[in-house]
Amino acid sequence: MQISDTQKRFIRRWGEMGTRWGIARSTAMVHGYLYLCREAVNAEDICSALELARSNVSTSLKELEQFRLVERESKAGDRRTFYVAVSDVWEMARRILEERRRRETEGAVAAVNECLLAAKEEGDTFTATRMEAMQELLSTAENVADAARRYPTSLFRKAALMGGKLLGLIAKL
Amino acid sequence: MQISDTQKRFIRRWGEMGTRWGIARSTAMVHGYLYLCREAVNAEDICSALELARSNVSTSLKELEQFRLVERESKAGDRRTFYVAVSDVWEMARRILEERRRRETEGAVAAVNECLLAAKEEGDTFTATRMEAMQELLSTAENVADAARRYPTSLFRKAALMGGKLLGLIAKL
DNA sequence: TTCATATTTCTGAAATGAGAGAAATTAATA
DNA sequence: TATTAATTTCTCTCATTTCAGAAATATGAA
Repeated sequence: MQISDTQKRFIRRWGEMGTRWGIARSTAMVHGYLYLCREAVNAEDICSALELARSNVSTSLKELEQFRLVERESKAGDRRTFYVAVSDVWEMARRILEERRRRETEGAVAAVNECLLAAKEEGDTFTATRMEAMQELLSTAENVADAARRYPTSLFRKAALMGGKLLGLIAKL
Repeated sequence: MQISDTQKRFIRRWGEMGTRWGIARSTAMVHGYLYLCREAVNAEDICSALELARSNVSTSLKELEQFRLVERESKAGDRRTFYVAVSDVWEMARRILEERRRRETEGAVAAVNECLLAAKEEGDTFTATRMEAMQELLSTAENVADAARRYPTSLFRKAALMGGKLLGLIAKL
């Protein structure tokens, strides 16, 4: 797909943002491009539109699939793979947050627990207490994420748009 | 302050986690150390405990102050600065999320808006619609963050511990 | 103001990460 | 099965980031 200068600018901005989110610039750019495409496109198309190496695009697509931000599609009589981005921004945000949470807390509870047990063993109550608090935080984060996975995206949109009002409600519970 | 092997292990783990959160390992380690300290400690103390260069500790403390995770303290008859970490883990999480959100969406709304206006100008409706959705998402994120800043930490702990139940409640609204 | 000490900024080296191109692998068609 | 196109993995280079040590700056006491 041909892209206009405006689209190019958007994609570049999106790429910059990605780097701040711990996503490689080219990966975010590939995502930005797919987000602006009307229909599924193939890898070669992405390469020429963004002037990136084919290998780089391949790696980026794999990464985006891990985030579940793009899906593969196949066309009859064409052996190439086509890709589309999740077009609903709320679903997009949700999946990004979910994958980031996973990457960022992966194994953390276990690691802290290991230290916590050692601290208790040694009778170091102060350290144990601090570690316990940290563990409670981490495991709660995991629980919230687990629970969130069971609800539809529309709920997040609703919750986010309520914004502050929601917190006001909780305060009254 | 002298630290035990268990504390060392915890600090190292915490440092590793930091890198996944986009925080330099030594910065996260300094924070981990302060979190385990009973009282305020000075920079030199941090250096010897963690075997880091003085300059590195200085930079790390500055970074942690930006996150509002550590506070300065001064002791009578001592010209050195002493540092303490926020000890409440919920307040800690809150401040980390707030600063990350700030860094990660800083200027994003404006950047997308700029592209959006151009797309409208060019009469590219499809692109404009997609950009508009993206902008709605980003500005909602900012609004939620703004609203969150006005509520006490205890509320977040409450909300997080309610976890899934809370989402169930929203579904019924 | 001068001296001593605490702290920050600058600079360069080492480690890490991103991305291009080549090589290898996979898959479809004849 | 052989051939060719599509995709992925490997490797090397270049850019970025982290961090130590040096130099500069700031701060408090005499």
